[in-house]
Amino acid sequence: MSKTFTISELAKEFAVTTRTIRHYEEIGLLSPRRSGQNRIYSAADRTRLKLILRGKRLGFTLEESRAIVEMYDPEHGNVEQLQRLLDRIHAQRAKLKAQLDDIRKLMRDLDEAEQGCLEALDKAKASTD
Amino acid sequence: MSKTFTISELAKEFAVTTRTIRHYEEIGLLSPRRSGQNRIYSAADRTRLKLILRGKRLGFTLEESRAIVEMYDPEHGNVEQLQRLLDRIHAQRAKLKAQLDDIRKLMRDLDEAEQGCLEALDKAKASTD
DNA sequence: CCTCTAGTTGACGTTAACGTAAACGTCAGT
DNA sequence: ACTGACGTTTACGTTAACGTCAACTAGAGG
Repeated sequence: MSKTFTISELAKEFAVTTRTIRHYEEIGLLSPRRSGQNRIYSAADRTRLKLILRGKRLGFTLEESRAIVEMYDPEHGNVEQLQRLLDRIHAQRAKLKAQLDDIRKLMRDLDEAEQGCLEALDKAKASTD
Repeated sequence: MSKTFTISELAKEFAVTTRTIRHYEEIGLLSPRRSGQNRIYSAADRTRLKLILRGKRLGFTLEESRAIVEMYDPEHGNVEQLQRLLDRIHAQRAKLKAQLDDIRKLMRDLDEAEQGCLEALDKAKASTD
């Protein structure tokens, strides 16, 4: 029997509200087992939550995150399903590559902005000498 | 006199609706000049729009994107403003680094998922031989 | 003159992703 | 027995980012 978590433990660990976690359950992104009324989260549940939140940080909608977490426990049934899964993986990778590109550009822009900023600061200081 | 654009030209180029572009104007992210009633977008306006949309692809809210476009034409006034701008640049860079990390992890996860997927496909095909 | 084809300004509608409040159960500690 | 701390469900509220009309204008072409 591996470790389990309460809702507030997970909420605290990932810095979200319990409402958020329940919301993910409402839309079927999580389905923890119960102990009476109370929710009990397994390590797998915790991982799913972590994946969802990582998706959020990357700007994914919850539906996009759903597609991603489903890649982890695929219904590895028939060949066609597997093929579609592969397609989604490739599409996802392409999207990430585009995102990497955007980040690199933005990084360069930030470098330039910082340069201009530092120069302006230099001049400002020089004028007060 | 450099090149200018109509709203539908920009909409087409960036694959957004004209409504979207007008919305950005409503909240003060763009302020094209007018020719009578009609909006005329300069190259600078076009760049701002491009930055906003890049921000969107990275999951930024429009307010976060506003902060970014403002880094391009800073009110390079006093030293304190410049200092705060530098801080924002650093904060932004940190956020991007975290995002890079998330992307790398997700990339690795995709690799694994693809592996498992390919293996499952192999087995499926072997059983039909 | 008539009709397209952009363009314009309101203004209300919609969706996602929760926030927030009410009203209640349960169990440990004093 | 009472008080917190934590949990629950139900349900309405909110915000961002547009979508979607409707009603209008202005210029170009036949």
